[in-house]
Amino acid sequence: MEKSEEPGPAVEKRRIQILEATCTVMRKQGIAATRVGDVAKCLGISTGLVHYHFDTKDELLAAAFRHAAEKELEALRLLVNTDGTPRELLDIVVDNFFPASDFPSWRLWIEGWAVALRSESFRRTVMELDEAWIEVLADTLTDGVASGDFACVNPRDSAWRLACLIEGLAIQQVAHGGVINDVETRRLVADAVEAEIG
Amino acid sequence: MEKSEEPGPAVEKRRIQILEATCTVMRKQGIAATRVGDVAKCLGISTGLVHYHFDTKDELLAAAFRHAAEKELEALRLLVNTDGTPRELLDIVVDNFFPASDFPSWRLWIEGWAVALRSESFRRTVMELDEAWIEVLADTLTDGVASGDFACVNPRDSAWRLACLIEGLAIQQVAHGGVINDVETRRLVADAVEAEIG
DNA sequence: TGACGAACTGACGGGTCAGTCAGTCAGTCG
DNA sequence: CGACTGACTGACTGACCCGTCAGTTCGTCA
Repeated sequence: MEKSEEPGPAVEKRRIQILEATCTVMRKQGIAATRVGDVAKCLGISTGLVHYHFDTKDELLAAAFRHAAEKELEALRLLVNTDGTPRELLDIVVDNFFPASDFPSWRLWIEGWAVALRSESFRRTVMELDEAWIEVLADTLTDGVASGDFACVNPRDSAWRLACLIEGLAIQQVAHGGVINDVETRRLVADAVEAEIG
Repeated sequence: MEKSEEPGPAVEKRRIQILEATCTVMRKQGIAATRVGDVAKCLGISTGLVHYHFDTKDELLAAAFRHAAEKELEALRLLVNTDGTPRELLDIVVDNFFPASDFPSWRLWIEGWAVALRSESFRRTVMELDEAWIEVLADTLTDGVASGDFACVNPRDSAWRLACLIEGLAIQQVAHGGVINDVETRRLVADAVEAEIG
């Protein structure tokens, strides 16, 4: 017997509750150190109930990670869906993905990339979502080129370079604990942006 | 009683043997999934012996990671310590840290960054070694500027940007499994290098 | 009202694994 | 030779934690 039909709103609500609790625990303890028991305790429910909604721990972690990532992507898209000059929109995107902001939960992402090395479901999620936000950046640049504000030779290339630069800097700053400081990071990114948009 | 004096050459040899076996296992299974028993089996020794040389598993993993990273850094420094035009040296550095090459074991590094979020000893190691190789890149650029081959406004900034770009691309390629392909990556890096050295 | 099933509990089995410890063995020194 | 030490073994333990399952509660529908 497979799960039959649509899940019903109560079940879906509970699922999401569990997913968000899992995110909370993952952020605090790290993905690897997240126990099913911790998630249950966080909600004041039994571990059995967690397993009632999610067959395995791996499935739970992957679903929770995807849930968190999709929410953040949605928030970014909303933010960009406003009026503004290409330059303003670009600044919004870059600012929000800046290491110092913890909008994209960099700590979670760094762990996610590591888990993705061994887990197929994480790999897919990380890949899809990572590319999606690069796409947002690419669209912003492309629009700016179309309107004549930017002078990228190749907006998609520029987007990939900027995105990867920011990711790399995020690692230096988040994982290493601020060797390179916030001001320096900002300058590095700002210079790169100027160089890319000409 | 503390460990007295120098360890003696036999002990040191065994320590290194264990460290390298640990690296082997870490590369194959991942840092998180490395068991003391696996390391012991890899050498055909007892788990007790591993603990005889390393008090805790964490200590073992951190030491093994540092061992591996230091060896790779040493190899890079040797490679750069040859004669050649600044341009040739720069190409050597960039090529060797290229995602497709597995000279810096990117998979290991990606996991290392994640572990560094929670482990102080990993954090220090990752920070030191990561900065050391950026330093190699920075020195190469600085030399090129001094000789008039390169025209970086600020060689250190350029080094950080290039290093972070390469790290970010490595993640996209290694963790995601080659969405962006090797040719594209090479072009992105090459263009960035040209832009930086003017 | 009573039957039924979905949501939920909490105790438990079973497997894994880090670290311990008593004891072996080979080499060395006096 | 005999005492001693340092390297090493392998069995064991104690803790942890995932996933299961028998049983409880409660809302709903006939």
